[in-house]
Amino acid sequence: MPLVHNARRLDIIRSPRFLSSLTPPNHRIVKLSNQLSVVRVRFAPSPTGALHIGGVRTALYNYLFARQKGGTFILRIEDTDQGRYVPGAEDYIIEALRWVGLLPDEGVGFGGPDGPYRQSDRKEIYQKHAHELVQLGHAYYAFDTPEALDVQRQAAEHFTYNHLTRTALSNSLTLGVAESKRRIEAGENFVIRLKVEPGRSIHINDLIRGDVVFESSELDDKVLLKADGMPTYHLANIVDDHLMRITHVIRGEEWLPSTAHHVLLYEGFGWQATMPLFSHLPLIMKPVGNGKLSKRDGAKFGIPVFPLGWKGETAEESFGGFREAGFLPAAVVNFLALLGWHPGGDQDVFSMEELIQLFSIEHIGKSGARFDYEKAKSFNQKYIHAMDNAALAALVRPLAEAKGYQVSEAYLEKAVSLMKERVTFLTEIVETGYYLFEPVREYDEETLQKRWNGDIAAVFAELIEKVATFDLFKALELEEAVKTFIQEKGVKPGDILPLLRIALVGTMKGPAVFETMVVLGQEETVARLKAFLKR
RNA sequence: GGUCCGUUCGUCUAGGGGUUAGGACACGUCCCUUUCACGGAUGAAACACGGGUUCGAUUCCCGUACGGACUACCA
Repeated sequence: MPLVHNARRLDIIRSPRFLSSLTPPNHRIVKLSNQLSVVRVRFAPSPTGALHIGGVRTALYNYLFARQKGGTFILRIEDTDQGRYVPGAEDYIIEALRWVGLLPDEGVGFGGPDGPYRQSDRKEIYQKHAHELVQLGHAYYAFDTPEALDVQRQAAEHFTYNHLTRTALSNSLTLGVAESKRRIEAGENFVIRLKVEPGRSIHINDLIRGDVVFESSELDDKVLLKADGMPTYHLANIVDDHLMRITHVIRGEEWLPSTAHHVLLYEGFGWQATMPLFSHLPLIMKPVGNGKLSKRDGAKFGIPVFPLGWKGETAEESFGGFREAGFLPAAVVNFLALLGWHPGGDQDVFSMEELIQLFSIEHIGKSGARFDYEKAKSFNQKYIHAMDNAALAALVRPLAEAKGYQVSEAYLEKAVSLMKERVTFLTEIVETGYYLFEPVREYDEETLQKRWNGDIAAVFAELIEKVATFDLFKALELEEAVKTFIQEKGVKPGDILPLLRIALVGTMKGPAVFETMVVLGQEETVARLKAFLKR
C-alpha cells in the first residue's frame, strides 16, 4: 500500500461527485479490509476541565457522521497526563454529551467490546506496543533527562530531537543495545521515541484539506512513552484508533501538524492498510480580536463558552454554560453545526434528523469560524418560539419551581404561550415574566408620571368594577367591552390601556393586555387592579 | 524563527470561469401593533492584494500581505 498518493488522483477522490458516488463513502477502506466496512468514529477528549464548546462541535460532527453512515460513535477518555487530570471532568463530558443529545454507542460509561475506553486503564497495552515498535526498529530508548534537553534548547536556538541531533544524545542508538538494556534494568528513567527517518515526503489525504505534505526531515522524534510509563497522545491515540477499528478521525485542526507522525506510527506498526481517513476541523475563534476561543473569553465577554456550568473551588473558577443561560440543546446543536459547516443552499434551521441526513465532511469549511453569540441567541429565540406549549412548559417547570412557583400544568402552558414570542432564553420566561407567577414588584413610575391623574383615576376605579362584574372573561370580549367603556367615558384608549398594562404587569413591555388578563384570571386581575389603585 | 493550514458583506456562510454574487445574524427604514416582541417589506453591506492562464477570473495557478495552528516526557 503506497503511502504517497498521486496528487492528481487526490483531486479526483476529493471531488464531490466522486465522494458522493461512494456507498459506503469510504471506498478505500472498504477495499482495503473486509472487516472495516462499517464507519467507526470516536470523540476523544481529555478530562482536564469542562468540555469546551469547540469540543462539543467536534463530538457533534463525529456523531452526525456516524449516525448518517449507520456507524458507531465512541467516547474515549484520553487521560494519560496525570498532572492535568481534573476530578469531575469525565462526568462533565458525559453529562454535556447527554444534554446536547450526542450519546455514544460505546465508551466510558457506555460499555462496548473494545474497552477499557479510558486510556489510563490501558497502560500495559501502550507499553507493549511501544517496546514492540523498538523491536521493529521504528523507535528507540532515550535516556536524556528533561533537564538535559532544556540545556540543549538553551544552547541551540531551536533545538529539536531529530535524526540530526539524536546521534549526539543519550539513547539506544548511540549507546547500543547492551548498554541500553543495562540502564533500563538498573532502573534508569527512559522514554521511547519515534525514530523518524529523513528524506521522505509524507502525504496526508485530509478529507477537508486535500493533499497535505510533510517532509520527514523536518519532523522531530516524538516521545511515545513517557518516563512515568504513560504514553503520550501520539502513541495512545494511534494504538487505540487501531485497536478500536476507527475508520475516520474527525478532530481539531491543532492536530494537523502531528498527523505526519501519526501516519509514520501506523506505518511502523504495519497498520497502514487500516489507517483511518483524517479530517481536520477549522477552529472556533474569539468573538472579537485574534486567536481561538478560550475559556477566558467567557468571562471577558460575559457569554457562555461551555455547554454546562462548572463548579470550581472558587467563584472565579466557576462559570455558567449554555444550559444555565437558558439555551435549548437543539438550538446549540444547530448553531454549532453551522459554525464551520453548511450543506449548501439557503436553509439555516436544521433539526438533528436533518443534520444527520445532510451532514457531509466535504462541506466542512477550511477557515476558522468566529464565535458569534448573537447568532446563537437568535437560534435559541427561534427554537423557543417554534416549540409547542406543552413541551416548553415541561422545560420551564423546573425553572419555575426553583423560584418557588407552584402552578398547574394548564396555567404554565398558558403563561409560556404568552411569553415565548418575546424571550431569547428559557430563563426569561420566569424572570422577565415573573408577573405571571407572583404579584407585580414595581410599577413603571416614569410612565405613571406622564399618564396618571385624578380624572383618570376616577375612570380607572369604575373600570375595575366593570372588569370585576364582567361575565364572559375572554380576551376578545374583554377588549370590546373595555374599549366601549373607554369610549362612553369620553377618554382615549391611549389614556387607559397603558395604565391597565402597568397595573397588571408593572411594565410597558409584555404580552397583550387582554390576553394577560385572561391568563391571570378574573380574580387575580381584579386583585391587581385594586392593589394598583391603592398603591 | 521554522513547519503546516487558511482568506466571499461586521459575523456565520451559499455559489463558482460569463450571476443584478444568494441566505442568515446584527444594523437602518417602513408596515402590522395604542406596549414589548413575533411577523412582513425594504435598505446599506463582501469575492484581501499583485501577477499569470483564459475571449473572460471572485472562481484555476503562483507570489505578497494578513490571519490561524503547531513547534513539551500537554492533549
